[in-house]
Amino acid sequence: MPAALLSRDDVIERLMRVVRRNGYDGASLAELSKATGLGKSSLYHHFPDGKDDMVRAVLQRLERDLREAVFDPLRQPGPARRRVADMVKTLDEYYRGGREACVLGNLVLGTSRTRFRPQLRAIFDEWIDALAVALVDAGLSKAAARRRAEDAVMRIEGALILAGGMDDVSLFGRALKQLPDELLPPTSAKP
Amino acid sequence: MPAALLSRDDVIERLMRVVRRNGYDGASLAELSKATGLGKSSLYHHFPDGKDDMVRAVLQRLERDLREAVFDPLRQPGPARRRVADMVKTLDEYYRGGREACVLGNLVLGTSRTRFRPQLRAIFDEWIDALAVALVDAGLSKAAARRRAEDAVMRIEGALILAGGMDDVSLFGRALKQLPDELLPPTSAKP
DNA sequence: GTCTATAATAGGATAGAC
DNA sequence: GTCTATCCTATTATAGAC
Repeated sequence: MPAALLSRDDVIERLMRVVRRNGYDGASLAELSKATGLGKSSLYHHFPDGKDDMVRAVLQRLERDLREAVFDPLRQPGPARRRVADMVKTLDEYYRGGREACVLGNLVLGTSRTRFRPQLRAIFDEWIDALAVALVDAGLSKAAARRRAEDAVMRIEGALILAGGMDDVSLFGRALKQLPDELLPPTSAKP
Repeated sequence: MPAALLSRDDVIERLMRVVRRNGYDGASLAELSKATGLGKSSLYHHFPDGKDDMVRAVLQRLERDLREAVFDPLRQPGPARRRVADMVKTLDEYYRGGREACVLGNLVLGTSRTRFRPQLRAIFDEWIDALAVALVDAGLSKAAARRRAEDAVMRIEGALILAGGMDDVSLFGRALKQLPDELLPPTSAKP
């Protein structure tokens, strides 16, 4: 993006860190500027509509990242239990064991609740859908798989809230750990 | 609190509405003033430390409300399943079926994450503890009851996030509906 | 206990030089 | 593509009258 500094992708990643930590309302241009090393004017050059543009870019980037790291692997062939376990491991790293908040949760709360709804909905939906694919492969009906996948996303988001509020990351660790057994049917065989 | 306008309790309730909807970072003094009908100066008269004082008062009030409407009933004698069902019903009303956000979740996210931690932790902990009391009465061990009670709070907070993000309150409704069966042991007898 | 007025600062956004 | 400088508005906070 600049002539010599960060790539557009890198800039967006820095923006994401701020949004993730501070939410939409708490992310000031001053901080976004500091985090990217770009002056406010430079930010406006790349994101003419200001913070909204930046957050939209962050969500696009997040969607891409999640697709690659979480959604696509869930839809891949292979043992369903293994695929779910991989998701759990990836999420544990992504959320740093419960120490880091969720971009999505942050944007659902505060005054940004409705502002990015289409993007938020698309990401949540793809997440649920990809997880449901794995659960169908594990032997669940489409309807049951969808329900359990929704439950899983709720649990993860809620675990991040509770772990953050109680300052106890073990809550998040435990929630993640028990996810596979709660999602998958007792015994699963798979192509 | 005023000579002739709202009681302190009423003022705090109005403040709570704003915090609940907008979060800490999104709640401006202008809005808090409008919501209470008090000028900024009057707000500072009652809450000398500004927004932080107001939010602390909101959390005190919330704790009191929850104790009366949720925690105490959970600890009351009576069939455990009934006590859990009562909690579910109360929460469904309190969150307006998933349309309203959670004060606690809002304060865990954004820049207020650590600022009110002691109060947030105390409320979450009392909630979990009260629910665990009911689950012990239903026949679970103390450890299992605690774990399931934590799960319940996570689910509720997560259901609010997902329902908000997807703009689909049925997700919250379903999460609430299946709570009792997921928390209570298969068959329970109770004094 | 509330108000009007005011200050001081931070936040969002733009102009124009380089 | 980035910067400095600037602008305007919102935001937080206070002073002082009633």
